[in-house]
Amino acid sequence: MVSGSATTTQTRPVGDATARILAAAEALFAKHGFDAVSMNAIAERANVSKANIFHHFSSKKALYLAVLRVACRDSTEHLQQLFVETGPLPERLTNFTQKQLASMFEHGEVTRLILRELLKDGERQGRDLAEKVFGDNFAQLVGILRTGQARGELRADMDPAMIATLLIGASVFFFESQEVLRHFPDVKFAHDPQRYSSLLVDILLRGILSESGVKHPRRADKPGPPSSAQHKE
Amino acid sequence: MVSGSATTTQTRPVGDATARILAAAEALFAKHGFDAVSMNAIAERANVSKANIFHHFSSKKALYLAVLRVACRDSTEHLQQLFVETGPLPERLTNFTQKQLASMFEHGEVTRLILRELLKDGERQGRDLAEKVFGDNFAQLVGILRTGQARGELRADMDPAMIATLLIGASVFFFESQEVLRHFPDVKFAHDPQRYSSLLVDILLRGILSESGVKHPRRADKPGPPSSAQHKE
DNA sequence: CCGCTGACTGACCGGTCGGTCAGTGATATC
DNA sequence: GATATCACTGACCGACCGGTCAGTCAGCGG
Repeated sequence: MVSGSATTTQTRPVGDATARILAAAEALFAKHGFDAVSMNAIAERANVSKANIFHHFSSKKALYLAVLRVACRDSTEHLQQLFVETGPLPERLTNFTQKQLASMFEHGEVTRLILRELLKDGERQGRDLAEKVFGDNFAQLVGILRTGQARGELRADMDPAMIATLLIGASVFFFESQEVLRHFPDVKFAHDPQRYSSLLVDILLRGILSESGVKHPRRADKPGPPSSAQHKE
Repeated sequence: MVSGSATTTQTRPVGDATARILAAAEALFAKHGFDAVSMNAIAERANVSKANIFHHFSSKKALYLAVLRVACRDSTEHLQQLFVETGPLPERLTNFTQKQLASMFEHGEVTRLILRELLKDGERQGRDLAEKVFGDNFAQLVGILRTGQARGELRADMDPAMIATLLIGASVFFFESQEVLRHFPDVKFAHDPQRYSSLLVDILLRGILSESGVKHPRRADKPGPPSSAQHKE
């Protein structure tokens, strides 16, 4: 009936409904949360009958977990693309932060979905999924920082996990409080994630760079985009 | 907190029910979110009839807003206590961060309630309440940092709003991801907010302290508790 | 004593929830 | 053609939702 448009399906439009259900559920769950979304709403948005959802998913919670699983897989894939870079460590960190922020905003629904899981208290099932997402790129980021330490680019007396937490945490906080920051008169970077990540990395670098590795004895007086933090082109 | 005992009430335990309803609603809303909490559950926990709740509050949403209002007022009061300090700026920042973290964990339910509002997309009513809470101590923190800049303690080419965002954001992120961080093998500060804030401020200080104000040309090689970040005494 | 007020309750309302089920039509296998 | 399997649906279920309502009860001014 609807959709069923050419593209791939040559023999059967099967499985298509499942994808539509997942997409609809993802959007609604991300926007309103688990309890505020009814199966009727999902069915309507996916253009299937409510019963059909139960044909593909055993329960509402099962559907939610499936959505979460897909979201986490996608998110992990997106995040793993942030690490392909090589080069000097400051540039890599700037690049990572900018890409991470961009990825979070680009897939805002998924991000919101996962962040929502963090706020839950009891529930085990969703949290360890989110945990895996964070853990993967957290460990990878820590590895990069450790390498930087081993190569003498970063202070040896510094906890890489702390820097990683700060980098990821700053990005996460910016994502979830951007709308609020936008209304603070003092904040001039609320509408500009690129600028935010530049400022962030610049602050961190001046702190985490070892004295021998410091390449910025003096810079411009403006807090504008640092020389090492500008976009590649 | 129940307050129904002695103190003021001499003739009647009236008004007590309203407080019990608010307390029950706050706990349940904070733990499970708006939609997952039924009026029956609140009534049961508050030891009143469900109809009685509607006698005091016109609707479920009105009750939620009342809870949020109280939570924001309390939270603002708590946060304003973080700024009574004087003394050298590094110490003040360390103190602020530690107290902020302690306050967030001490009033975890309220914190969770407010953070949940940040995740909402459309809804205007709750967000500006949360905005006010953040805005108040954000502006105050920016003021402190500006003072530090004026006195030459901090770099002049640095955005105070950025540092404030980083300080608050790092605390918020630690609060909401503590349970997750706890499972990361690289993280050794997950169970120790004090240590976290020490590490945080130490990193920020080495970055945001102006060269003239730098009092730490060399320190211990261990990442242990930094001298400038230990408890005031 | 009365009448009034306000906190409070049990029973109940229409509606929606998550979930079930018998059945339909298309497809593939024999 | 008979059969089995499949995705899929409309009608339906009991439970529970937010919210209402008539009415009870204690306190209080007269």
